[in-house]
Amino acid sequence: MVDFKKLEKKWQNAWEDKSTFKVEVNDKKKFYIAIVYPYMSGLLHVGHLYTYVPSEILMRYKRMQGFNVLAKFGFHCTGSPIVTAAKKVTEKEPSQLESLKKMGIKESQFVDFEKPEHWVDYFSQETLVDLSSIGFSIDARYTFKTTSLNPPYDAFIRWQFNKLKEKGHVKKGKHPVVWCPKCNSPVGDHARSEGEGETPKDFIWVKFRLKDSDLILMAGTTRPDALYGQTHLWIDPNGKYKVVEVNDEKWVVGADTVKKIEEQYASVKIVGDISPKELIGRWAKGPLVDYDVYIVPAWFIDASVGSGIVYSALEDPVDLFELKKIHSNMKMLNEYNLDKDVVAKLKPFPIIKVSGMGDNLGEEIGKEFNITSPDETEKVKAAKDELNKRVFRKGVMQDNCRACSGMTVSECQEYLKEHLVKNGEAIMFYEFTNKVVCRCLTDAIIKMVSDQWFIEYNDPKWKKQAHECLDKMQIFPSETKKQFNYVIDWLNHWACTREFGLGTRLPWDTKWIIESLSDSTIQMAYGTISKYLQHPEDYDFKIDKLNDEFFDYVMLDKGDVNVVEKSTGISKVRLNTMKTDFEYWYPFDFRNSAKDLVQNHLTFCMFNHTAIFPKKHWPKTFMVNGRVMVNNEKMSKSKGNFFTIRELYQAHGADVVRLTAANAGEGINDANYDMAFLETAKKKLSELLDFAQNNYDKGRDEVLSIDNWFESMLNKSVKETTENIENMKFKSAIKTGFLDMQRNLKTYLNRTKNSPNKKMINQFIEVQTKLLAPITPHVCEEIWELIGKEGMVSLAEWPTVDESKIDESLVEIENIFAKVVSDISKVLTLAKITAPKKITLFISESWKYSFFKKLKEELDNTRNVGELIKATLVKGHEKDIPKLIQSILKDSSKLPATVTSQKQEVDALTQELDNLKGKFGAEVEIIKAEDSKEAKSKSASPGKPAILVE
RNA sequence: GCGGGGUUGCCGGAGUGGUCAAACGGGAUAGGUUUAGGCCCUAUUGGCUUAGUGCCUACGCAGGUUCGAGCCCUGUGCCCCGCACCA
Repeated sequence: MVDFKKLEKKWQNAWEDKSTFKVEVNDKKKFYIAIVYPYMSGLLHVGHLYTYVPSEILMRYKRMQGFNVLAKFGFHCTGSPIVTAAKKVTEKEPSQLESLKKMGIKESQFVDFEKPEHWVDYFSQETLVDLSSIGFSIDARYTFKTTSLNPPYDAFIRWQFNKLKEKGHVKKGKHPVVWCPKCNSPVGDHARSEGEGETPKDFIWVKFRLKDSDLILMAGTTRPDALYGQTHLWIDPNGKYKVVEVNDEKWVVGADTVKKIEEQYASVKIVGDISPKELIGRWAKGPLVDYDVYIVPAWFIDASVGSGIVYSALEDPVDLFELKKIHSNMKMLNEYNLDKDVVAKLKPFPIIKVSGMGDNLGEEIGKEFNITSPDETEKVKAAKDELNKRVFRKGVMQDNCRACSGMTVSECQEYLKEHLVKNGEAIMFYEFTNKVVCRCLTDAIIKMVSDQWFIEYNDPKWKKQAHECLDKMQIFPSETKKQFNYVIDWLNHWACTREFGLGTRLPWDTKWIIESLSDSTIQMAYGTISKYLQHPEDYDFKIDKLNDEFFDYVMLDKGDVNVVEKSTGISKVRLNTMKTDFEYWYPFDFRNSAKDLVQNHLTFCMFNHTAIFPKKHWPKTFMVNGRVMVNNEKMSKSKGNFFTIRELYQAHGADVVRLTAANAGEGINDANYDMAFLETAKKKLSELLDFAQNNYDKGRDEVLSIDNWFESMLNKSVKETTENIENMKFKSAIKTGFLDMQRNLKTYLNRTKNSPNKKMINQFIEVQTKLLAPITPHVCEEIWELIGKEGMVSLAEWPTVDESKIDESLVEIENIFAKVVSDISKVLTLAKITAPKKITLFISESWKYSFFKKLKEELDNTRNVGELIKATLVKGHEKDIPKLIQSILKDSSKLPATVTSQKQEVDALTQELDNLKGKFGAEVEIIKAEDSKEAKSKSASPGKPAILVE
C-alpha cells in the first residue's frame, strides 16, 4: 500500500516552496471563491470538511482551466461562544476540559484557554495547519481573523455599519426578547434547560372602562376579532387583583402580572388591592361596540394567567358551556348579587361566517363533539381548538363587524391589533405558552428591549433590491432559490447589537457590540485586500489610521486619493494597488455553505451587498449543501462519530479523506461521511498509482476498433465530469471522472487481453490524473511526476473534449457485444447445455437497420400505428413491418439507443470471434440472416442477434 | 402552525415522460485464486419461467392525465430541516 502521508508531505512542501498557490493580480480572468469562515471555538471537523470540499475542488478546477483563482479564508471569532467556552474553562467545567483534551491540548495549557483571545490565536493557527495538511490550495497571506483583535478588520466592520446607517438601514427599536434576569442577557434556544422552541406569543390587552369609575379592566386575548361579539367579562372570583397606575391610567390586573408589565411595558405604581366582588355584577365598556358588558365570575379563569380578566364572545364553546353552568346556578347568582335577568339574556350572537357551518358556531361544534355536559372539560377543550382552527383558516367577518366586515378572520386580527393599540384602546403584551428556563436554572422572562439597534430588513424597497440580486444569481441546487425568495420576504428587523461577547463596537454607540451574524455579511470584500492589510510590513506601509475614507476610496471609488493619503498615511501607490486589487477580484464568484445559513447569513449577504455596493459588485453564485452525517448518524460526541479533520488525515491521509468527503453526497440532502469508504478510497488510489507507474508508455502501436471505443468513452468521461463540476455535482464528478473511468479501463484491458494501445493508455493515464487532481491532488502530483510530466498537475491544463472522437455507434457495438455474451449464457442455462459444441449468431437482415432508423425518427412525430406503417414501409416486407411496429410500440426498449449497421455489427462480432470461442469453449459462427434458412435467424433485429446453440 | 426538502433493492443513493428502473458505492451468498486471510476474478442478490435471449411484480399510499408515469396533476400518510437576535 502506498504511503500516502509521506507522499502528501512531499507535495505540500513542494507547493509551499514553489508558491504554487500564491496569487497576484494579473491579466488572466479571475475567479474569486469566498469560503465561509469557520468559528474558532475548536478544530475543524467533518462538517467543515464537507462544506469546504466543494470550494476546494472548484478552485483547483478553475485554476486548471486557466483562471486566476483567489480563495479567501478567515477565522470567525465574534459573538459569545468563545467567551462562554473560555468562561467554562475558568470554571473548570468537565465537559469543556474534556473537549479541549480531545483536541490534543495538554492540561498544563488549560489555563491559557481561560482567556478568549487565546482561543482566537490558538485555533486560527491550528486551523491553518489543518488546511495545509489536508492540501487546501489557499493563499495563507489572505487569511485573517475577525473581531477587534484584528484592527484593520475592525475598521472595515465599522465602515460597513456606518454605510448601513447612512442608507437608513440601521435603526433603534423595541423588541420582545426571551431574557434571563440572572445572566442579564437574552436566552437563545440552545441556552435553555427547558422550553426549547418557545417564542414570545403576542397577546393584546384590551381596555374595558368600568362604569361610574376611573378604573380600567385589562382583558388579555389572542382573538381581537371576537370583540365584535363581546357579551360580558369573566373574572376569577377567588383571584387576587390589583389596581395599578400606568401612564396616568388606573388599571385592574391580576396581582401576578404587575412585574411583567414593568418588564415589558412601563413603570407601574401600585395603588392597592381590589376584590373581585367589588367588580362582579358591574358594567364596563369596551372598544368597537356601543353597548356595555356585564362582569360575571368564572372558575375557569385564573387571575395569574394573562391579565387575569377575559372578555367573552359566546361563539367559544368553553365560554358557552361555562355560562350554561351559571344560568342554572341560582345560589351563585344570589351570592354575587347578579341580576338574573341580565345573565339570562346573555346569548351568543354571530359575527363570523365559517363555510360549511351555521351561525351558532359554539353550539354547533358542541354537538359535533357530542358534548352533553359542561363538565366534559376535555371534550370542550378539543371542540374549542377545532373551532379556533376553522375560524382562523376559513372564517370571514360578517356584515355586523363595521370596519372589519368582509375581512377574513386573520386579516381582521392583524387590523385590530394595529388599530386598537394605535388608538390607545389596547396594548401589546407578550407571554410564553410554556415555561422557559435558562441554563443557569433561572426562570426566563420576556423583556422588551427598547434601545436595541436593528437592521431593518423589513424595508420593502430593500427587499425588492435583494430580490433583484437573487434573480441575477446562480443558485445551486436550483430548488434552493425558492427558499431564498421566501427568506427575503420573511426577514424582519434584525437586532444587530449585543452587550456581551467578542466583536466590533458600534461606531456611534460604543456600548454595543455588533452581533456576529450581522458583522460578516460583506467581509468577502475585505478578503480581496486582506493580504495587504494583514501584512502591511511586507508591503512597506502602516495601517494604524484606517478610516472610512480609506474603504470608500478603495471599494467604492469615492473621494480624493490625496485626502485619503493624508488621513491614513498610506501612500497613493499603495492605495491604488489595493483599489486595483479590489476592482479586479470583486465581486466574489462563488460561495457555498451548509443549508442552515440560508435563512440568515447568505440572505444578509445579498441584502448588505445591495445596500453598499453597486450592482457590478453583487454576489454571483451561492451553493448550498446539506449537513453531514457520519456513518448515517448525526455527528455527535456522545455517539462517538465525531471526528476532527486532524484525526482523519493523520489516520488515513489527506487524499483519502478528501475523496471520501467529496463522495459523501451532493445537493441539499444530508450527506453521509462513510468511514467504510475510507478503505475503499485507499485501495482505489493505491491501484491508480500502481497502474500509472507500471503501464505508462507501454503497449502496442497497432489500432483496433476497441481502442476507438476506449477513446470514445474517455472523451465522454471528460465531458460528463466537466459538466458535473460546472453544476456543482461533485459526487457525480467522482463517478464519471473516476469510478466509470476505472470500470471502462477494466473492460478495455479485458477486451484487449491486457495489450492496450500505447497512445490510448498514455492518454488515459494523463486524463485520469487531471480529472482527479482537484479532488486528490497529492496522489495526482505523484503520478504526474512518475510519468515524467513537466510542472505540477495542479497547474496543468484541464482536459478538453474532442467531440469528434465520441462515436456513439462504437459505444453501441460494445453494448451489443456485452449483451450477446450475457444472452448466450442465459440461453445455455435455459437450454440446460453446459458444454456447447457450436454457437451460431444470426445478424439481423440489413433492411431492418434502415427501417429502425426511419422508425426512430417517425416515433417523434406520431404513435399511430397506421401512420407509422405508411411512413416506414419497405417494399417486400409488408408483412413483417406491422408486427415489428406493434411490438416496439408495446416495448420501446426493443429499439436500441443508436442504430448501427449490419456491416458494423458483423465486423465487430467477427473481431471478437476468438474472444467468444474462448469464453464458451465452442465453435462460433456469425451469419447474416439473409444467408440462412434457419427460421430463428429471422427473429434477429438490429442490436440483437439471434442465437442458436447446439 | 408557516416555509423548504425528502420518501426508489439488504443499505447509501442515481434516475424527472418512452432509449432505462436500480447507474455508482457498500453489504451478503456461492465459486475461483491463495498455505491461510486479505487483495483480486466470476456469478447471484423482487418473483416466475419456457428450446429460449423472456414474462410478471415493483419506485410511501390512493386516484387522475397520457398510446406510455418513478418522473406530470389531485388527495393523503410518514421522515428531515428552519422559524430569528443564535453561530
